[in-house]
Amino acid sequence: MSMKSEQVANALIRDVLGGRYLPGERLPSERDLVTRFEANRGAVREAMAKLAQLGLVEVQPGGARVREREDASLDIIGYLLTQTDLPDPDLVDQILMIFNNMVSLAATQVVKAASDETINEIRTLLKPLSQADATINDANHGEARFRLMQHFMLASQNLPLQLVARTLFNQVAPNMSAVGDYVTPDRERYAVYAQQLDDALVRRDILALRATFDAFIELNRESMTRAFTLAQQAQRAIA
Amino acid sequence: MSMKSEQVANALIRDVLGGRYLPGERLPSERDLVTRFEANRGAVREAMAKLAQLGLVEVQPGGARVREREDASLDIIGYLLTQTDLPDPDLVDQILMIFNNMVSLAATQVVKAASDETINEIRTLLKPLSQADATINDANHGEARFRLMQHFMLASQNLPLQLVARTLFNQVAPNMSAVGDYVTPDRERYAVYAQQLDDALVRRDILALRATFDAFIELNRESMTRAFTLAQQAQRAIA
DNA sequence: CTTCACACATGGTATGACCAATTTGATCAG
DNA sequence: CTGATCAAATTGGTCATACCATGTGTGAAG
Repeated sequence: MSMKSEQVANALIRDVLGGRYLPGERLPSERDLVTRFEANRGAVREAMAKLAQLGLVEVQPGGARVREREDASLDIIGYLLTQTDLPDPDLVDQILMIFNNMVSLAATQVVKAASDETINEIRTLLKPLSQADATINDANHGEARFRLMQHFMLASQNLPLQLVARTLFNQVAPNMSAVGDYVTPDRERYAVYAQQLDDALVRRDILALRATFDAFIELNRESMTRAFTLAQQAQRAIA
Repeated sequence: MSMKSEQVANALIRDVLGGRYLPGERLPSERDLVTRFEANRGAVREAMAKLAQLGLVEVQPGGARVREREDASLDIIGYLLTQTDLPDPDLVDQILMIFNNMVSLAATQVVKAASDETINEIRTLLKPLSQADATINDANHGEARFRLMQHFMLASQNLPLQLVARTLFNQVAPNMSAVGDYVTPDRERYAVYAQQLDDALVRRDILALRATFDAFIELNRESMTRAFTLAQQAQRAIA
């Protein structure tokens, strides 16, 4: 059971994102929304405040207006993903591309500035990924990749980078449960890249590092594309 | 004159970010804050809602607790920059690094997918930057660079990318007025890179594009470092 | 010292009212 | 008929008060 203001906010966000109220248009008055949602005005106001902070509406004495999509905050992505049964594959692809790029950027900074000790910590995390044989199951493989990325982010000592990555992750993660089950990592290719990555770390070779990450990113995209196809098939099987 | 809830929110954000209330600690009750800020509880509640959405506090029946800095939303960056008289140069550097990387990523996607027409539009925007002579003043040069980046972002057709970049920009831009005046672009080097960029666009050469952008980024960083030094000197001259 | 129940504090919600700014629409001058 | 003008209605911003459900902390009982 969530708060009333949350329910109102989510409903309004869904309306705005769904095009029920178009940019430039005026939203119903707070008093009208009170009757529509059977809530008190305080709750409605808190909901409107949330929409305002998401950059979806601009609220002034006289009325609230819907703003352009481009003015919105990054936090609307999570809501965009929940608009449909299954998240939009293209949108997920775009988000993951940015996310992976953030990790790559973090890794670059790590290679540039981190201590040998930090490098060695990361190499330790890299070890379980360098083995092509299925000594660990898919879930553990995913977890190992996650820990690796997380360590890069932390070691980068770059707060904005961490915030961007974490925000993106938090937007996507809760909405990927229907797809995540179908992700099957290609261990052999991951192992190859893991070894390349390890080599790049040892030599502190930025170009090699980025090239490896580019390959990593492409591999992740392929995995995700496969998973989406399977998830969509499963979805259709139900219907 | 801003809203009361905004004033309260800003004061509380400053307190939390300033360490007056540490992570894990409990905030004063809403009723206590009412007396402290001489505001209504509704206003205080809206302020608390803002802090909650910024990820700074977690508010539950029983009390509100300060969360870890890592759990915060990307939107706190703007507040971090206003904590001191002059924005933290390292923080600005980190943000700009991400921002420039976003533009680079957008450009990569443009080269991969955009139509010849779009490419030509961008080349048009690039022209004024390829001339080393001072046919345009510093302000116009900056504006031309801005339009160029913006066009890359739009042409990328990547909403998350646009949102991240825009969010970062909106956080930094309002806080850079004290520094921006001291930015003096190195036209000659910009002209060289602009020509390289044009060449990469024509040939749709991703590697060359990224290499050029890396050089661009480095040049921007140098400009910003110079500007910060000058701004700090000016600051000291006043004091 | 631990456990548990109870009083208290806190956040969530509700109602009603007033003010200032904006919007709206009728009115009036051209 | 068009436009400017001005007053009334609407709307968001704020305030005061009250009640409820839940979490907290304290003190009593074991």
